[in-house]
Amino acid sequence: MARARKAPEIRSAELLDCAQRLFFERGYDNTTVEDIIRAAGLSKGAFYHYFASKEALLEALAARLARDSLAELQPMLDDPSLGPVGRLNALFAGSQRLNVELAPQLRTTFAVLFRPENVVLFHRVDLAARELALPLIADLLKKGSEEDAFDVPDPLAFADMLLQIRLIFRDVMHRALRQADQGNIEEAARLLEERLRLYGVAIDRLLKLPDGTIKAVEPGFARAFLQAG
Amino acid sequence: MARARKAPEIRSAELLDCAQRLFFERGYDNTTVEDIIRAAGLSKGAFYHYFASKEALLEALAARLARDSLAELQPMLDDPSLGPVGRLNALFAGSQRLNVELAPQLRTTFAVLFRPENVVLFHRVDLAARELALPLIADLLKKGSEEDAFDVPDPLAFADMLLQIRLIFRDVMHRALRQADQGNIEEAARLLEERLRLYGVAIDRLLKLPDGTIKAVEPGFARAFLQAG
DNA sequence: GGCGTCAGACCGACCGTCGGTCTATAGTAC
DNA sequence: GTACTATAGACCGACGGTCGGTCTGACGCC
Repeated sequence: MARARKAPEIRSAELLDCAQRLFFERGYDNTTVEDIIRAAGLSKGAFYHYFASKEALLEALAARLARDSLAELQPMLDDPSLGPVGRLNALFAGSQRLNVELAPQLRTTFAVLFRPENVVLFHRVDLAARELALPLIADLLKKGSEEDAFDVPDPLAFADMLLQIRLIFRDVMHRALRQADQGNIEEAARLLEERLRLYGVAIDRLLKLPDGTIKAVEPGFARAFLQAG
Repeated sequence: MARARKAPEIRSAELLDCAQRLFFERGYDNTTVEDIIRAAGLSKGAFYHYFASKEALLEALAARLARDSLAELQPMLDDPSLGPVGRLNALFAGSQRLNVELAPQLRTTFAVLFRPENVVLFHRVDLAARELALPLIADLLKKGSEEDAFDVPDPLAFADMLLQIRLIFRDVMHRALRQADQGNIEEAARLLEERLRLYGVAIDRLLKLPDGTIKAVEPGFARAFLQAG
């Protein structure tokens, strides 16, 4: 086989790219190391030159994903023209915009990622995202509490709980996607949007804001996401 | 090898018993089918006669665990002398009592179950518990809302979120157990108990009750749990 | 004799290892 | 500047070991 040397960063990025595509198409367990190196045009030896194990590759991939997606939302957290409540709302608005933009790709990714047999993959990605997001959200809550924009007894613990609650959407989104696949987009959109709205209400209540202050969805988002592309 | 025939229910229960012990000692992935049948004194053939796969065994085990532990808490949910808030508090009190009673065994189980590499095992058990508990909690919230004991816009969705938030204790408990193992019981108990208290506050707020209404911990529980036995 | 129950040899998929090859670059001699 | 050598480290692919799962068939109870 023709040997093609490349810079290490390029190679490992290529391996991560291939792994990401395959993991999100078939899941972690259903992707073999053999599959990944075939896609990347490399050998077993090269693979284990870059990653200590298949698991280590997953960890690196999760970290990269978390870093990249958080970078997209960082601007909303830093926007000086917004107060704490405004930042939270901007965060949700930004994440909806991203979701709609990438809807076709995200839908297939989610459909795999949220399948029960892919817990390991899901959990790794969530863990990495959580580690990065937790201090940022905690800081937001702390600032907001100091400015009396809302009321939280313990910013870190409450940030932890907010991030935890969002995981109900693993199941909710999975159900919505299945329903949409069966042609029942209206029903699926209704379910997803209502649950997002209630998530907003939950946050309102946890922060002692009036119901409806935090808008986790704009009307029409779920429908746009489910049928975009 | 001497053949010993037994009633199917006995046999499958034996397999579940052995699997449970082994899974909770070493984790799911680190327990082989070989290990289980050796412990049960059975053959591969017998194992696959009772369970279609190792995964199916895990599912059955999770269902049995969920059923058993929910049965312990059922009385609190049915107690007619209590109002909705009282039932929630009784639920927490009952689960604390159980935790302290079984503390030594639960500690080692939790230590394994909550390790990151055992997500699959954890997730199965949680899923089974959740499926059984969700309708019961939703019903409790619905009743309580109808009686104006508290205020929830959507009992099912809110029950879902309450059950989701409790999963922060996978991580919190894991950290507390590690700390306690390193001799720092005081610090561990403080962390665990404070987080439980804040969980109670979170529920208060979600149900629009005054902070402190729901008592997810009695003072001293964490310490009792961490050093019992 | 037939069916439920069980034994254990066997299979194949995969992860990870290991000895070794090949190429780019640095250093050195001239 | 050129040629030659030495070193690093990117890369190869056959092989080993583990483990979930299958298959053939036997044993015992109705």
